[in-house]
Amino acid sequence: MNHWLLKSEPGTFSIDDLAARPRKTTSWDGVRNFQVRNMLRDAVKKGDQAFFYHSSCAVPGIVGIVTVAREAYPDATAFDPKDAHYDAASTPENPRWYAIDVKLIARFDRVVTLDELREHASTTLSDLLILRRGNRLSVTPVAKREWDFILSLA
DNA sequence: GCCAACGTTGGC
DNA sequence: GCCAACGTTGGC
Repeated sequence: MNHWLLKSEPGTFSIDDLAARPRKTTSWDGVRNFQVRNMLRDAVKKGDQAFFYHSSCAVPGIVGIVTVAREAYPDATAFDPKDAHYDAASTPENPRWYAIDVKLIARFDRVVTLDELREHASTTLSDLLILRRGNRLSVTPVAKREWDFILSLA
């Protein structure tokens, strides 16, 4: 099983929004970055687990855990001209973008803040991509060692 | 609102 | 294939 970190802006879709969904499951769609597309399509597998990270908010940080309930499938929002993520270059016959389904496993009692993660940037979390300057990918891999360490902080 | 970082686009 | 312009992300 691989581990990941998924970013979401809580003003758009928060972990509480996920908790309120039927079966606590949502389609993780709207990804329009090729690197992230490739990861979703080729590397993210059913049963993988991911941290749910709140970005662009008062206290950025990790707020819970989700699991991959469904592997990559064509992102239907790309086919809808009225959708904000519409892409005329993506068709059902030849889809360019992919989505996955994620299901909430746990909402942390507190936020493991970005500041807190940074405290370990020179040691255990030195390779964590979210701590790299300029990292903007909405999906990033997390090593098992990093995963276990962050879980111990929560 | 500012700014750094970086991906994408398009002219050449 | 290069690179400037532009758009987006995200912390602050």
